Amino acid sequence: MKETIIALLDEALVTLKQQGVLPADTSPTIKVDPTKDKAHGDYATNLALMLAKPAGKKPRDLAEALVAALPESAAVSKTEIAGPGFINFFASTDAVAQVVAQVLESGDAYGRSLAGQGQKVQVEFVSANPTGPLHVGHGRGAAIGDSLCRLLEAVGHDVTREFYYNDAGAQISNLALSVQARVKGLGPEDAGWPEDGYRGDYIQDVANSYLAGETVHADDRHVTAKGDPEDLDAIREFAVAYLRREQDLDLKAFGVEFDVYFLESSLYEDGKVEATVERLIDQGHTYEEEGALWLRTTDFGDDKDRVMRKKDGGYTYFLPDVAYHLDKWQRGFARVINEQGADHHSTVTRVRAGLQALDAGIPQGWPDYVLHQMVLVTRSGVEVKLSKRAGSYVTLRDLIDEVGRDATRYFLAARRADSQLTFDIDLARSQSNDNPVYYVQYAHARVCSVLRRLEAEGLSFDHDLALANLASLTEDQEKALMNRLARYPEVVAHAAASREPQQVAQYLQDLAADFHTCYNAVKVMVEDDALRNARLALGLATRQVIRNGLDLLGVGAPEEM
RNA sequence: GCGCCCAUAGCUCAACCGGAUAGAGCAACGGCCUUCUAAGCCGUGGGUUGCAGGUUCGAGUCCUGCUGGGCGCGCCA
Repeated sequence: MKETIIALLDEALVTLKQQGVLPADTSPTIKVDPTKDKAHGDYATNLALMLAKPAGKKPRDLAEALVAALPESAAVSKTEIAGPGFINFFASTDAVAQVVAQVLESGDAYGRSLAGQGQKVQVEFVSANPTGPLHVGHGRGAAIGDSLCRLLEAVGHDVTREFYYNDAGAQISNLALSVQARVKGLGPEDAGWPEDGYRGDYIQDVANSYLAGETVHADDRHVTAKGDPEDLDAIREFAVAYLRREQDLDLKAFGVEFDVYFLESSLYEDGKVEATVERLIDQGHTYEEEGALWLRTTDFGDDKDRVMRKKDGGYTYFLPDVAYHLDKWQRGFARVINEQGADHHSTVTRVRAGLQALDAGIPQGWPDYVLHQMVLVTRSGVEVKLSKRAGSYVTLRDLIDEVGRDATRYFLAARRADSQLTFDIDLARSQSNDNPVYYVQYAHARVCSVLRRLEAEGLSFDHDLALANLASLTEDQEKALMNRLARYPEVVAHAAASREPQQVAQYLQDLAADFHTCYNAVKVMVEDDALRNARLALGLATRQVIRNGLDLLGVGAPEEM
């Protein structure tokens, strides 16, 4: 419909140019938007306002000229000029209703496109270190990151989901020491407990499992415990595998799976860290000072230079980060999106600067970042403090168990990434209508319920009869619902382009509202076969779009509540 | 002090490359179940879009400066 109007306006422009009303060199991007107020028709364009200045005419006069030049079309029943010079289009009932046929024909594919042309995109997200269970912040990253991947796939990209973690640094040593202390029967209050050791109960679980000689399988590794309290290397290896398995299980329960697990240690093993250092030195952007090797990142927009190699000879995390991203580039990802917590935003400039210093042909501003702000968790109105090192924090698993997977994913993905999020456990737990995910799911379940009713009455949906009678969907509420359905592909495209899965959630709430309104106003199970089937078709189309949209969020579409 | 992000109804949040009278949900108030699931619908009240300027036909949206909040500013990750 929208495309039809744009095409009509395009023809009108050509005509006006031929008539000399418009300069021949004007080629504006024609913007047609759905209206907010149905008194303004179904679609509106601000074209006359945009062109008023170059044409040297009053907007309303130009609008009249444009309308006069519009070709006839069966899709448009009426046009109006309104306000300062908007042109409003009233779609014909037939044209609006065609979306129902389109949705039913496309099914799961409705809203999807091939616009991405199979371009490879890598999305790195979660990337938690294996030092403990995933917390709510990781959950937000998982929900946003995975939805983003689903969106990118929906618009035709070849997406790789990647999880990067440090399996060898100081934090991991601390983990190993903590587990070893538990293995030896020590607690955080005892003398000999490692300084800054991980105090959480899960450390005891790891220790017990280690002592029992258990075998753990994570997606990317497979380790049997030695059970020897003195073998720190064995403890470390086991603890990492144990916690990776834990995280994998949490993510699986959350509906998130990765294609690639990338180990920081592999960068060292493969000589990629060393090669990166050498390359940076060769490019002349480094210097030594106070026994450390620095990279002059200030040449590339950073506010201070960064240490790459410490005076003790070890590398800072910065260097493997650069080596890792060089590796991504070399793997052929012209587009990479890193989803991470905003508390790490300082790495953005730094990593990009490091990549520029390599002079490897990597574009400035590569890779992209989506940063999510902190998640505050409250229980009984009191903030639950997130502290990984202290070991007391709300885990993702807690939320999935208490709140349910669907509501948790919806809550965490339904808000803009760059606004802070308060996750009220009590509110999210309550199975009340406070929870928007139920509102959307209920709309889906209601359609299913009508179908059950249909069957109970010994009737069935007649597809051909329905499509032949779509023109009988003339109620205002039906028209509003159909207009909403028609917008879905655009919503998907826009959400993917702006990397904001939250737009899909917003759309679904609007769609569900339109449906509920329609449901209350218009009875589906009427005597008239033609009308009943047409309305059933509208319900089925709505159900399809809700299902498609929820799938982009990784949320299920139940058939009954 | 410097950098990044945010500020919209009492609360939680929307607002599609700047568009018409800023929208939903919750909370408040009033209606709607002998009729497809009332986890729903309809209606009422509720706003100087933090403040002050600027850009233009038009600003919640863009620019500048403030105020308030979050995060970051390690030879930690």
